[in-house]
Amino acid sequence: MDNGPPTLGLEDGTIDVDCLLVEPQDGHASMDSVICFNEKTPENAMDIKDVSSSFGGPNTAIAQEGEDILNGEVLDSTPNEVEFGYFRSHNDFCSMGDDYLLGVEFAESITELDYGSSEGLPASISDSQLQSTSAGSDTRWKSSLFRIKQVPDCQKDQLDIGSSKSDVPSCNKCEMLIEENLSISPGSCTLQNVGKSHNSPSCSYQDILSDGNDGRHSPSDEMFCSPKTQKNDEFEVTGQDGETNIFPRQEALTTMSVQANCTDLPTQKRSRKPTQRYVDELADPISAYSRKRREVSTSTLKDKSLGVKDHKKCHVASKAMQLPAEESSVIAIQVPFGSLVHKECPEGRTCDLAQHVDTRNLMTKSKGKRVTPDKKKKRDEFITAVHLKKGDDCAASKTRRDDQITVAHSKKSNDRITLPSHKKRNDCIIAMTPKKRDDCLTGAHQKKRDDCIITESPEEVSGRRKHHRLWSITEVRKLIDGVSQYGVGRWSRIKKLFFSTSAHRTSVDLKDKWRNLLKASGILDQGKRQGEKKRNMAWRPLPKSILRRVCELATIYPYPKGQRPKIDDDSPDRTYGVCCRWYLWPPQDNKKIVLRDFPRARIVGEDYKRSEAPALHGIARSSPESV
DNA sequence: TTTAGGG
DNA sequence: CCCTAAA
Repeated sequence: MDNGPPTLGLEDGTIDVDCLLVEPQDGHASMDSVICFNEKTPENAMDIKDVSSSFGGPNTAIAQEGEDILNGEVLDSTPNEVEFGYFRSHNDFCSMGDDYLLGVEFAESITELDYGSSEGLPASISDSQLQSTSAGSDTRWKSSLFRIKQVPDCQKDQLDIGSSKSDVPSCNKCEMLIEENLSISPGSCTLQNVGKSHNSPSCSYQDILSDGNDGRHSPSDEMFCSPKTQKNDEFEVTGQDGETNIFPRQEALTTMSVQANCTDLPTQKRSRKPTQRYVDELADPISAYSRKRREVSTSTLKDKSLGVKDHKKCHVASKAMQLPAEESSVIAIQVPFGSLVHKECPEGRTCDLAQHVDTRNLMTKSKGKRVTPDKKKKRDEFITAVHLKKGDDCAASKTRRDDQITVAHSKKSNDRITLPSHKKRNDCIIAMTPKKRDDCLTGAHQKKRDDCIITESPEEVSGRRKHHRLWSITEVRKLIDGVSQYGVGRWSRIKKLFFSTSAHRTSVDLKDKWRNLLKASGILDQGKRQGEKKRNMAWRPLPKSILRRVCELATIYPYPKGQRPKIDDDSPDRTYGVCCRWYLWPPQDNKKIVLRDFPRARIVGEDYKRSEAPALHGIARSSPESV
């Protein structure tokens, strides 16, 4: 963790923020600037947002090492970013207020905010300071919390606000409320953000308070005394601490605005949660996961900022970005964050989890290339370990399929998500133009492919559970070309030459496909008769030209080797050309013979040797097939 | 490892 | 597509 990220460009706002961080007292004044900043440079806020998205992990770090955070050592991001983040949080808040608080007399409050700002904002600032400098015993901070505590109703409202804007309007906030918002809301937002993932958006502050209130710690002051409260405090601080935490918060806010509509505002208080756990989560790579999702969720709002993201997690983020906002958002809302991390994934595995997440995304998007047994096994393990647990049903046997993973995942998400991801998974390629896909398949890295394949459409994916990947016309053509060039049986070579970029097509696949083509062409009669053929016809959407070529090639290279292509006048392709059973090679008149004109022509004769029929070969191969 | 063939 | 036997 060094300061890597390039400077975002300091703006006045940033400076102000800086001031805020350093000088709580000035925070009051800065507040205005912050607000102004928001208005002035909304775009900046967006950018920052993105940056912030990559801060999941650091948050925890902050909680634990305030100093480091200040220095930005713990964070991947540069101090600048941190500052921005801090700034941004306020900025967000302000924007939030603008959005819906205004309706609730927020404007007034703002003006009146003097009190609030001087109290609440500074309080938050002091928090950060406190945290950063040393854990604190900052009276101000305490007082702030205490004060808040005194207004439980307001808290509730605040929570509502945090959870969703829609609710806000209903709340008659008072100055106090606003104040709380300033000082606390950010924290709760953060929590909420996390909580959202868990289904219960509203946790955070309320929880904290509840901890204190629920008996044991009636005196607010005690909250800070007891270890538990301490945690809370820390947590709160974490949330409050503008620096990294703000980002998630920001996200939460943004996301909330977007997603609030989706979930019915879980205003309900969320059951108490071990704060420590939360902290751990933040610390965990998992946070990356959640963060990723958040990013995704917010991706709709901010598309451009990817570049600013933390480089380290960039790959994850990018992948996440690729996920349809819809899906991700849903997941983000519904997937229980806590359970995800801790129940299913022991801490030791967090890293794995992160990777898994990646994998998952990867798999989700890549139509999995054929996996070797080992790979399969790996996948299974992964699934089982990470996601499957809750997906009782899905787990089991052939879990290696992507969808299953997804299913499991969904399951965790309280079964609410009906596999949106499912849809975009495999087979979606079809939606892509073959060309594009091919281009994308620059072989080697599946990842690259994944990147390319983002705009898949759900069509026909519905029923598919397997690894099936439909053969595109392009692929079929390639296969035909390959066969025409190398003949049947040399699938490996064909694969190498014609499908080198299609990692998912194995030589076996080619062979199978060829077999299918033969069947489709009626060349390979599988011992079935009329009825069967008709059926075949039904499932054969292949272009006639392709069928023709298949017939030609089948003629040239009988597929089961040593077995003559069956000539059946009833076969569908008889309409494609003259039924010429016998053709003498070489043509007497030197006329160029296009074999496809004689789909079922048999080349016979003592003098015929395949090696001697280059012309034929060439014809077959270069025949201008227009599909 | 590839091919062939059955499931 | 998957799996497996055979080469």
